[in-house]
Amino acid sequence: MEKRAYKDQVYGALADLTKALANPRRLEIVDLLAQGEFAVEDIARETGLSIANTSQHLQVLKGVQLVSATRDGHYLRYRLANPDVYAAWQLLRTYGLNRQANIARVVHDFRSQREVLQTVSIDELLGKLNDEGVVLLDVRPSDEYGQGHLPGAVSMPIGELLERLEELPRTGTIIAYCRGPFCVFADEAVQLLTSRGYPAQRLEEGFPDWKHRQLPYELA
Amino acid sequence: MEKRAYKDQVYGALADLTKALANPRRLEIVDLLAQGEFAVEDIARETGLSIANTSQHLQVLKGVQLVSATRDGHYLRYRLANPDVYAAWQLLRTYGLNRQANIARVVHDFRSQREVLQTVSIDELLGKLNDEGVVLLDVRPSDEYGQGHLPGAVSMPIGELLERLEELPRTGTIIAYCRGPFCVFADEAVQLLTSRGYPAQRLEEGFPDWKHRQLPYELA
DNA sequence: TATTTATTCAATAAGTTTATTGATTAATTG
DNA sequence: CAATTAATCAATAAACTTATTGAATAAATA
Repeated sequence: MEKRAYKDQVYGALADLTKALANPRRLEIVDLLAQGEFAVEDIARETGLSIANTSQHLQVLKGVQLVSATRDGHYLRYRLANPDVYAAWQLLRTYGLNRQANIARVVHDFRSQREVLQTVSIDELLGKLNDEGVVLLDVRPSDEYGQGHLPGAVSMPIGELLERLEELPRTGTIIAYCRGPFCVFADEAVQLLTSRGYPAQRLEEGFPDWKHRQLPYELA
Repeated sequence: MEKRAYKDQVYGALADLTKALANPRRLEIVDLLAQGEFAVEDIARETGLSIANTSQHLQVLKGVQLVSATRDGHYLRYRLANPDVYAAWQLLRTYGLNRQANIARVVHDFRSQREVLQTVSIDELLGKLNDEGVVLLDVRPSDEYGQGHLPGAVSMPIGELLERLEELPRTGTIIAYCRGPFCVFADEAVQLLTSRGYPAQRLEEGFPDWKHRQLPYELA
């Protein structure tokens, strides 16, 4: 093979792979699939896309083997094809937050508006886990909690939080977490909790970051 | 800001960043800029693009701050904006080689055709560096050698190799390296050397990978 | 200050990507 | 085996991306 044809093939194939990720909806799908397995209609509901459009995006991701699917009754359950896909998304996300001022600002403004002023990183959390009165609150939908959650975390999906407030201690610190830095459930939880006088903070990262660091986690 | 508008902004900005990389020519440019600084016309020559087209691609990369430029006389010298850009390219490249069978096959076939049957990784090279008779041969253009090279490496740009053969020892092993796994200079060097009876192998990775691992390197 | 030179800009046509719509498929389950 | 259901396909229009061309710009040197 000629030198030029060779380079065209290699860089072309890598560009095809990159193109599969180079779309806001598909990045959102990858970020969602980091939580576990989802059927097409679940992904459509979570992202606000139509079923057909969701399917189309999933075909693109499947075409370069970034996701895979297996049938489960009437449903096709999609998932990330391997842990490196998550590592790539995490690198992209971190690069954006650290190096692109506009992204960091959008996130900061959104949280300020909800009076989410402080966040806790996984590193900081590890130092606090054995402290008295630290409560871990998982505010994701309950099936995502079922597919893996932080050790000892209480499941309280954001929609149930208001009516279940009395289950939470009035002293100590509540640390709410959800899917990742761009997930808003934890921000909403912190806003609700602090406005009622519960001391609360959000975890900067999400459950997939905990899992990816090989920290122990609980199932079901 | 509304939840949906927020997600559109965040994932949109990250998709814009990814889109800047999602093109074969721009990936090739990033791979080249990993060697050091280049003027627009150098990049155009190396990639075979027109000057205007090269400039256009560089504007796209500059627009998301993946590259930066400074003036030097009549020339504008472009470079990668920061080491994380190289880390991202390296991750993409490694993912492609490890997970996309088609990419690995194209590289393998190209090398087989040139009878480049064995390669040495940086890890393997580190164990051999103190052995008798190991010669490191840098077959990149001499200005790239000048911008950084492996300790003790001899500079012999691929075009000069044939006429300078007698400078090389007939015994021991010659390890040729260049820009990275997709750079063909080292493959061509190994083909030429082995066909003349010099025992030669190529380094799988390139100089930027050595540098990125914080291993010591020489300048000028 | 005029000339040279490297780079960018602007306009364009061809090709690609996207969301939408409605029809179709494939598999499960009653 | 018929009905149901989840997911995909196919066609389309609108919006983007790309390489090409030739003109314009901005900075450096004579």
